[in-house]
Amino acid sequence: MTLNKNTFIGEYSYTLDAKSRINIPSKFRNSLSKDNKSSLVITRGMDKCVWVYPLVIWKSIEDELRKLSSLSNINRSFIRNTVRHASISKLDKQGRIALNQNIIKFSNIKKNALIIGMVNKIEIWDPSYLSKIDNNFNKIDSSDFDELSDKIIL
Amino acid sequence: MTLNKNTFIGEYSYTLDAKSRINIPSKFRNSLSKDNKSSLVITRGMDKCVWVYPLVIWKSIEDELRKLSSLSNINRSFIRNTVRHASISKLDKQGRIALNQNIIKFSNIKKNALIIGMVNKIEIWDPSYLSKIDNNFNKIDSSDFDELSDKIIL
DNA sequence: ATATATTGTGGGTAATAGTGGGTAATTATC
DNA sequence: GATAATTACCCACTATTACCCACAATATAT
Repeated sequence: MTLNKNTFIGEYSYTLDAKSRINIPSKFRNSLSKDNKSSLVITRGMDKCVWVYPLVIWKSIEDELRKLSSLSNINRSFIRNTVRHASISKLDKQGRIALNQNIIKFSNIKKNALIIGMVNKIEIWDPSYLSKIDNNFNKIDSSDFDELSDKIIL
Repeated sequence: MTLNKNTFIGEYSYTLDAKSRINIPSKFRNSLSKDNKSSLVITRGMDKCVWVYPLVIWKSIEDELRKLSSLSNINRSFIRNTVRHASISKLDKQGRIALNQNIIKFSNIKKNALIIGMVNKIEIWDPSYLSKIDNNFNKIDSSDFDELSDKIIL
């Protein structure tokens, strides 16, 4: 049995080079299905981090958006805010992607970066910022998790 | 799977030159299918911005409009307002389109402009005006968005 | 243990992209 | 029909990106 395709778990530490390139862990690269054409979609996360989707996953999001009529005010705003920070990026021969200045500024990533598998997507974090978030996480009352535990069996 | 043609995502910052020309991002140009003959249709957006369609997409919109009966008052004014400000523009050798004075005045674009991919069309904004809109957007009760995000899993 | 392949990082060079401007062709105005 | 204004079509320069190649460190195989 092999792992599901386009599935990412684990945490890796990499560096952003002078050309704003960052390596994608080889385990993640090997997980990408062929129909992604070794392309990823980079966008802003809900948190102050970068979200990276396999192309095929992103395309299913795109197809949903395509169904929304632009006559509706809310639809327009939703589409705009969902896709405006997204961009398709091809992995180079060494398996890296380039981050643009906008997303670097947004996520506050400097030299070091933490890449985290989030099952169906990948997150890239500034390590020091993430540890701050982690502290808050520990303060959350665990009752919030009880609700989730009904849905997910660990 | 190949990349979807005539699909636009991402945000780009460009300048309107002295001849009212503006560059179309190369990623958008590469996405245009050949049957567009490198022509775009420029028209007024529902918001105070410019909408740009690939020619073939615009034609399918025309076909939809054709189906609307002119017996209805609302249909007539809808058709009129959709079509009256539209014009076809060919990309020049450098990949730019020229905006006419009417649409520039309408969208209030001066020197700088923000080009945003909206999946099936392109928007061009005055940056300062868009950020005003963004602020209002953040004030909107997010319940409308929650409904949408239930349907679309990001 | 040694050889071989893979992985992460750095950097050089050619190609492309974005911007500005000149001149000819076309259209509009008088 | 002559002139002015606008548009279309080139060419040029600079910054950015894409595409290579190199190499050290790690992992895998013999």
